[in-house]
Amino acid sequence: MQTIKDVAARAGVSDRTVSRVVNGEPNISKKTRVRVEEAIAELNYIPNLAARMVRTNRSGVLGVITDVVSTTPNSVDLIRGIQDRISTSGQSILIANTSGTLEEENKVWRTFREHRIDGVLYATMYHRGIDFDPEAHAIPTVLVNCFAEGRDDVPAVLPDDYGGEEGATAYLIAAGHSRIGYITLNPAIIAARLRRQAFEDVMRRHDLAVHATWVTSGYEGPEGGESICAYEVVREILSAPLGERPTALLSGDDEIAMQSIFAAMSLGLKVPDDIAIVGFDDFQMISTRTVPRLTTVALPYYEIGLRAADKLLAMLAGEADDEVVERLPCPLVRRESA
Amino acid sequence: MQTIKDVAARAGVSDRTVSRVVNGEPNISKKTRVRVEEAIAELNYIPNLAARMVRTNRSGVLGVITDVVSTTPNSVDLIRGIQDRISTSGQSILIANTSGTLEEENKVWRTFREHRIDGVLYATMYHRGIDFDPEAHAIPTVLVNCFAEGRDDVPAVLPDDYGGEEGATAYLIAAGHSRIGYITLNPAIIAARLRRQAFEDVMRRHDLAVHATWVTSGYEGPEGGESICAYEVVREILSAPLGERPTALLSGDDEIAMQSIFAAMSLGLKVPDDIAIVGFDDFQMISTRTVPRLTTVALPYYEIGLRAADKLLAMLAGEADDEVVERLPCPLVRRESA
DNA sequence: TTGAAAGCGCTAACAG
DNA sequence: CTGTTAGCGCTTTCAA
Repeated sequence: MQTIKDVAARAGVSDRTVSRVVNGEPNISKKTRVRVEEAIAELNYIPNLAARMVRTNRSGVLGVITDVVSTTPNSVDLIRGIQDRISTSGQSILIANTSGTLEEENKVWRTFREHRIDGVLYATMYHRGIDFDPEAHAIPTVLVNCFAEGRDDVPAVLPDDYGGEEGATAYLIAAGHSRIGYITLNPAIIAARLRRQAFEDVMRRHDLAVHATWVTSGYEGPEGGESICAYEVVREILSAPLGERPTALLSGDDEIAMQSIFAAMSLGLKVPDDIAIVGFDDFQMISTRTVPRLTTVALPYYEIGLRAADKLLAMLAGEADDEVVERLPCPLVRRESA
Repeated sequence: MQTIKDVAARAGVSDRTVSRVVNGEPNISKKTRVRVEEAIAELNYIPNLAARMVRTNRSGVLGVITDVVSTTPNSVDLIRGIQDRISTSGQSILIANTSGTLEEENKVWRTFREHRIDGVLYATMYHRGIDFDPEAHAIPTVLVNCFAEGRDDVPAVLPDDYGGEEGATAYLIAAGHSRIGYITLNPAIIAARLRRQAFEDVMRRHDLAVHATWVTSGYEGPEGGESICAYEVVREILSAPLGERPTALLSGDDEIAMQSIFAAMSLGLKVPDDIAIVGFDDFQMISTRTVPRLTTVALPYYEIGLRAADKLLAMLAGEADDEVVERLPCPLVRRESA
């Protein structure tokens, strides 16, 4: 592999001059610059970042920590958003996965420090609170899709689950529905509580009754080990005669919405005519594949990734950010199920 | 940040001795080792990998190149498999995404060379052939989920789509089905051709007729921009009276299988009693959420990632691998739809 | 505008 | 078993 000295020799200048050209420093005569650039091209010289870093003590690498990536497919959009922003800034990203265990996570932080990572994006694969102490790691960090429990001084970018469900509920009401049910996620999940709360608040604001029997969980079992039961639950609700069942159902996620369609069909009910169904998440593999396709609230993962990377870059540049914790809107995507 | 010299001073030894301890080299007296380890702990010393690398000329970092990650959710398992193997080997991984454009890809290779990456895992998000010349980059590379078109000397790890569909077809036949239809993926996709070919070969081997009208594409439009039409297509096929329609349907993927269930239900047909349905991919977000759940062929993404990382590690260690191109089995996952 | 000398933190090579 | 010397490829510092 060619070094800066090889280039210097070839161009007939000192290595310091080559360094200047490579780093785009000013005060180089055009003639010299061109000669050096030619030499670089001829030798196919590629700078050794590690050597540079030993001197500058900045790595130009950002770290991304993820927990159990595998469970939610759209988490990939988070990464993509991060990558798209980082790569245009000329940095690279080192990705590490903790599998959710503390031991793994500590190993990851250590690796990051060994690499003298400039900053960290800590992403969880579903919206949740974490136990996080920024002092413990001494690396600028932005939380992505999660927040530091019990403190509001840790930068974070989150989806606005509450606002998303507000919009969905208002949409159904505007469409003339007043008898609306809600199939929740596992209530242990924070998104479940936010979404459900938004539904109830909007209903109340419109003086609409929330029927206790129409609000129930679509999952059973403990957090992490839950199994879906939306199909059975929805069949139960929809088995009531016309005047005694809801005309619309909000779902904690798209999977519940999908099972709701199955349940409705199994009872001979038409979606959306007999029962309107709204999902949440907009996992397109589901939402665009059901028949009818899902009207659902989109989780803006890509934008969250972008914004989080922006925030980290701003921190590293020493720019103060006005909002420490940002919530990004979850827009309603209208399709045919409601 | 503390350096090796700080530790040496603290422990009252030379920096070289500290280096020996840090790297676990032999020939150190227990007493010295303990003293150094104490100093390391007290100073919270973390080795500077970049400095080490300048000396050793090995980065300990592997690069992962992905194309359009976002489209298939299970691609994440690929990454997870890679990570799980790499991290236990003490290396780190640098991930870069090309967004599918050649320009981006060239930038990525350059970044990798700047980092003096030891080896590369080149992963595509669906099984396909790529134009790849290993000489062009001069970094040991293993292809993941793809293969170098027109050459068999480039290491690669792939799913055995053909074998998977053979298994699924044989399973249906063993269950007593003889009238089997097949809804294909976009035929431009290599997996589509392999899977369909396996189906036809097994049928022929069993002297079973393949009805032309029962074999059709579940997607329309060009590769990359296709839209699903499985619902309509399957309704058409299943509209025929009992004796003139298939009793089982193989699907190019789980999304087609899901739409097939919707189609069957819409005609008042029961799955699997009236029509058995088999998917492909085992995207669990779909396959475990439909009612009934999908019997489907699993794409072993996690194992592919693991194996590919193994292969790369072996290459870097100078061990020859017997098989250059490996195909991993796609097992049938039995659930309730067939 | 350019170059020489020094040194970043670490390890290779060798000596003791 | 341990230390010394040199040097990896680059940038900083300072002088020309």
